Amino acid sequence: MDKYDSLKLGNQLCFPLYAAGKEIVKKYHPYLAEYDLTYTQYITLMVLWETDNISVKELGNRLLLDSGTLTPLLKSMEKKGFVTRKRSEEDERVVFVCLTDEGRALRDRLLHIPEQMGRCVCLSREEAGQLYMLLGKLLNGLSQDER
Amino acid sequence: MDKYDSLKLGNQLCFPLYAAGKEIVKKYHPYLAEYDLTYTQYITLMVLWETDNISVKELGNRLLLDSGTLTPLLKSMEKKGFVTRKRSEEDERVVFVCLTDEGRALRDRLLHIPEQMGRCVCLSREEAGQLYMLLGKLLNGLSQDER
DNA sequence: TTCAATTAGATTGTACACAATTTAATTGCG
DNA sequence: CGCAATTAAATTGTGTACAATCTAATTGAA
Repeated sequence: MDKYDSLKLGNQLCFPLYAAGKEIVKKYHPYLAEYDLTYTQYITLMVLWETDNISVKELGNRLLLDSGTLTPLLKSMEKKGFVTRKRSEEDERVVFVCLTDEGRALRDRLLHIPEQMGRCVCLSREEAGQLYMLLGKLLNGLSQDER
Repeated sequence: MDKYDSLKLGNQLCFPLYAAGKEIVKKYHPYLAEYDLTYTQYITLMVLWETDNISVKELGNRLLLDSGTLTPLLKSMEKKGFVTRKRSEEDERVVFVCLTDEGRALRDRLLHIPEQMGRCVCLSREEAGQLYMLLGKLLNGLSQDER
């Protein structure tokens, strides 16, 4: 027990969070690369499958990403033919994102991925639930005191 | 309950992991920027404070980062005067990283950061412990079937 | 011993991720 | 109304992050 204990990597909660986030996203790579998708593009599709014709702003709220990340991401997905982008007519500041038929069709083709990823996660159902709950609580707390 | 439930963002364990990792690292930014440090540089210092004169390889093992990330990172930290890099004489393939006096001195100057970050995490001590344990288990499992 | 295989770092190319700034459109207060 | 403040995207610049490849050094089996 010394005065520097708080600066030891092994005593940080942040490091395993950072590392686990990175490592699990990495696990998706081989599965998603087959479909010319990245993880960020994959979760973008998830939002669109549930809510098509969504603004970039709202997409950013759901994914916790800003326009600096989303603008080039969406342009790349547009080039691949998965989405279209169209400026709103009521409010010219807003850009709506829509799925193409090909983007919609991916939903069926990617259905096997959650199952395959689930096998990489060596946690019981209860542990996974616990983890999910704690992460939600943490995320909620982090955004509470947003400046 | 429909066939696409497994592809809903809200049913993913990975998304909150990815998001929480990102968001908590973001919280460090204002504290670390004062010292011209990034989060990755900060955790690199943590390893060096505990184990000075370490190879790039071993540093990568501890931080779960590869040479593609570490090489430019260490060069930048060298330019700022926090570390030095020296090729091993016994094995010319290996590069050792050492703290400079300035890098060592940062340990005292950054001692307030873990405490300030702790206040951003709205979890009880038990919950934080639970989370830490579950993340460790998850990370351990992810690296089990490394190919 | 010798050379094929392995290893450690470095390099290249791609893709985020975000802070900070910019631009253009809209809103709302006086 | 008129214009300052706000808002949504886009842009710019910096810093990871990693797959894939490359280079040079070392190792180990025939």
